[in-house]
Amino acid sequence: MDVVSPELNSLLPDEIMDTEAIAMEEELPAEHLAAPPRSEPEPAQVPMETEVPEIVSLCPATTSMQITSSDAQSSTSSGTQLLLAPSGLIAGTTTTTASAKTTSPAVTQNLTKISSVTVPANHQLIINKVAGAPAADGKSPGTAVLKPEGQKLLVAGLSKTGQPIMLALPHTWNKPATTQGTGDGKPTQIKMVTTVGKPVIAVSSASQLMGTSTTLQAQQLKTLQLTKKPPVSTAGPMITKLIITKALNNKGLSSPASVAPVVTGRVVTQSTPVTPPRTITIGETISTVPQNTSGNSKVAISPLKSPSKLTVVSVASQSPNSPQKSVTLPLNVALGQQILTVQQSAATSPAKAGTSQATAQTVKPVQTVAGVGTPQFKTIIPLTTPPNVQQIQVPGSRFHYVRLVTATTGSSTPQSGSSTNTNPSIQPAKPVMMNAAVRMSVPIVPAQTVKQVVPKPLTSAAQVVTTSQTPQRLIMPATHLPQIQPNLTNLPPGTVLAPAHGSGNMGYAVLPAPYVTQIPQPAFVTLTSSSTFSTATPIQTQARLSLNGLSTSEATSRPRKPCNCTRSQCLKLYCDCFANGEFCNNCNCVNCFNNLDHESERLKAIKACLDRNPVAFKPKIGKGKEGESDRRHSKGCNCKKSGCLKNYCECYEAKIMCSSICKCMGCKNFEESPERKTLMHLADAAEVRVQQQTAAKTKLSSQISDLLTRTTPAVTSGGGKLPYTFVTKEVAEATCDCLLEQAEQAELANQPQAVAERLILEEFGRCLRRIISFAGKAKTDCPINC
DNA sequence: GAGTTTGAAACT
DNA sequence: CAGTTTCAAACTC
Repeated sequence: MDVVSPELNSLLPDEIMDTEAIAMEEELPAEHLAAPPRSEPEPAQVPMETEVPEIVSLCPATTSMQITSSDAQSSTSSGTQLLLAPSGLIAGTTTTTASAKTTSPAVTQNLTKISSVTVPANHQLIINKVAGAPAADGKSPGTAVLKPEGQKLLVAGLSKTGQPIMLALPHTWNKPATTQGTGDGKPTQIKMVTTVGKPVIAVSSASQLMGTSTTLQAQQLKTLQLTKKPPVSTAGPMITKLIITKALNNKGLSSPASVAPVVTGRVVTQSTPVTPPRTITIGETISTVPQNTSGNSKVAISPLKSPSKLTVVSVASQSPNSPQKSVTLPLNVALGQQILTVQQSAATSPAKAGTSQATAQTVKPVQTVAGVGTPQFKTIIPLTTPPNVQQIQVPGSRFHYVRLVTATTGSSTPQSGSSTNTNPSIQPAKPVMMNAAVRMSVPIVPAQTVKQVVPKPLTSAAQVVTTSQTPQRLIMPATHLPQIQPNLTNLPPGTVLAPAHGSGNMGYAVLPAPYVTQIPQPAFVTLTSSSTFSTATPIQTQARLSLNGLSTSEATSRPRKPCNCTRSQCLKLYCDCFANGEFCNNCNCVNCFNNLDHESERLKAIKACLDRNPVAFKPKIGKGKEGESDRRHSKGCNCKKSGCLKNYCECYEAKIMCSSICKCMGCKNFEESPERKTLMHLADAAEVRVQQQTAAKTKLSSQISDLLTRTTPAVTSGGGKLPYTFVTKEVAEATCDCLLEQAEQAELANQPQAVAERLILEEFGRCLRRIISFAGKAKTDCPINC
């Protein structure tokens, strides 16, 4: 495993580098440094295809944030998984960072917990760190529930060059991960794997890690497979930022005021995949951000391969008397949605509330600003009032789900004590039936949209973050989710489980992320929190995710074709909108039920589809077997008459070859097929023609315009010029380009010479007309001069 | 734009 | 699982 070089270490801020993790790691016994006896042994050499991310020591808390490399075999979908520290790690932590540099195991529990990791656009990795260190003896309420080992924090991502990065807690690296309450020995993991253009972030909820009742608890997050591994050697300049934001902590807070809300670290560039835990991933280009806080965690950051930005903020500090110790919201970014991880800090006592409040004052609101060319950003908002969000980790699925559950006890939610709401407009969180009151939404901002997050201080009041545009993700109220829960593993991409609106009781809505993103409301985040979030550094996140091999930016920029459904109510897979997990919008459908107004029907339809086909909403085009094409139809086509050379064929439509799994007849969609080659050639030629023609016309127009500009004095002085005076050398050349292009087109089309000549003459005529038109326009537009 | 063709989805 | 029907997109005229 590669160890970060001294020079790289020197580049890192002390707050980052001087982390307990480092100290722990350095002082770990030799056996710790040795290859850990893990259930998933890390290969010494990581094949290119495996894309095993390098591991970076992040935080050697006794809660055992452990980094594990992604299992290449298990990776089936490209994307980014973000493994975040379980809330349990966060629970009981305080804002104090004084625990840094402790080396004893007991002290390791004082390590600052990283509540969230953000990998925004420009390859920023932002990590919200849970502030505070629990009691060294580990008996603090928050930490008591956690076993020293068994929890892993894995943050893996691919740099722009595809280099993976991971954040790990090395001292537990060797320890078999065990989750408290589960006892199954399965390591609780939080993984973030950034794939080429398909980042997916999964956050395992604290409750899950803590061994809550959910069946999905202790499920190990699956590593996502990367579709492609970009050549490392071609790594281009990249800016990666590591921002560590300290989360609020209401427990054991010794000096909350001293804690700076945001810790910025530097990014190190990783050069090689690494398996050992102590490896630090280093980014190609290092960018530093002002650092306010001393961090206890050492974080190695690797830029995403694509300029994607993912911001994930999760912090959970929950009251010990709360059934759910911590909550982390896994958010799906599969379709370019922004990811929002809600951080909870439970203030269960007035003193704690005061602590949270004090911390909130120190924390700057997070303001997200997307500049030009920044496709997307993510907003991270820590919550103070725990909405009891549970992550639902779906094995084998690259989509992750969030379940919001009703607060079980009102004792843990008396936020009123800490509700020093400075903003009257913000409604205090309702402790009772809070889930109905607590709304969380993840704003998803499309590219080129500038978003701003209202930097209102978050106390216990709901925080609303407004962005200018959709897409956005909202956690919607719903009803009757439980009936769908058995199929959670196959929910449509980005499905979000949300409390039912108007129900008062907890219900769930299954909202595919695309649906959510289409909600035509101003993107906002409504969160209850006793803390503000840092805006010290603008968080720009770009989730350039891919769908079926297409980047999110492509998918989002390209307008979806409106459906024309008439009978299916857009609740069958016949409907592309529905099949793609989107609401119908500007469609031509009749009697459409694929909207929020027919939520129950839609939920039933989703369930029905999943019953019929558990993978109904999964992309059909995925990565093939080893050695096969990167993209292949997962099911294969069944064409009979089209020869698989028409868009009827799903393979052809996806611009992929038919494979052995296809059941087509008379298939001509294979590599050597002359028909296919002909079609491809024609298509390419047509595309080139269009481009050339457009370029030629643009050039002609530009030159004519330029000529007009330059000849205006002459026109003025001459009292007007005839059109031929505009035929300068430049115009003539541009005209010739047009004529040559026309000739090439005729030749490509195998047109007879006579036809070709005619086409050329016609083009010439058009050119002349344009010249004349410009000339006349020049006269009319310049009456004074002319 | 209307009608036809096509193949996936849905149904039996 | 196979055959049939339904459906909406793709295609043709």
